Amino acid sequence: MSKNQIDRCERNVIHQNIVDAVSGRMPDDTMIYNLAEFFKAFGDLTRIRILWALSESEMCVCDISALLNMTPSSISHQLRVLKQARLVKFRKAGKVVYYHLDDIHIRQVFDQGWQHIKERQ
Amino acid sequence: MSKNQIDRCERNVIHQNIVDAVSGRMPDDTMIYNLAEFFKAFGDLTRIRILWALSESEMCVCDISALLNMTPSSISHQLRVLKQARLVKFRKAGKVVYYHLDDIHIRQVFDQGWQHIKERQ
DNA sequence: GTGATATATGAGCACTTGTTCATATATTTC
DNA sequence: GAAATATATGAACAAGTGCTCATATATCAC
Repeated sequence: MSKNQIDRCERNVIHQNIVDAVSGRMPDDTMIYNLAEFFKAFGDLTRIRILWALSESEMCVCDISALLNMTPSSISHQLRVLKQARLVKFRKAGKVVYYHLDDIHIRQVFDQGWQHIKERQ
Repeated sequence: MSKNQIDRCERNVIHQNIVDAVSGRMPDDTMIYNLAEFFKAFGDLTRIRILWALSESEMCVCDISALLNMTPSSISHQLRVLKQARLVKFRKAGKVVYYHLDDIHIRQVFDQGWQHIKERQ
């Protein structure tokens, strides 16, 4: 027919019981939002490289910049994202700022993804 | 001075030994790329909701559409992304297509992130 | 076959994101 | 104090992303 766009499926094809059951257990928006933000922080080439590097060793912005062959500015921008997502922490020593992974969970999530990728080669 | 933009830090502040050591163990670009793509698939509100729903029960596009109160079209688009990232699989039954999580890793990554979020409330 | 319906897909558009460049801040050295 | 240097940050811009709408495909019922 295509006269008007169909926004919902008709009643008879929806498994109402399933929808209701799942709906009842749906976490609140804040939780979902935080979880998406958390994973989003992992979802970038540069940030994955940074996280991988930090999983090997604590490093300063300079080190990372040299390692990835990118400007300190872009690294700093990305470290800001990682800081906000609480994936990394830092300590200052004079002019130099050293970054390291925030906690064990980060490494676990990282390793889990890693393993998943490796298995499907 | 600020005459010209500084692209690299000076030699003396780089911890050359660390950079070299980490650089030697750096995974190849394809691996890094795949890992970033993998996490990217988790990094969206709608997709997290879909993944959460599928972690509770196998569901068809209609069900998900009704559950999230979004058009079947947008759900279908997102399921495509999740399919490509191999986070979900599907089975067809007549007109209806049922989606479910691809494998155990997905659930583990998901749960790990989830636990991380919950702990920092 | 036709009509209805579940899902998929391409184009378009608003919004987001990552990098670059210029500049600012902080710390050390003189 | 001034100069040098490590890092941070804001603006600008190109590239990417998610939704909407229109339309296509597939399956079922007749």
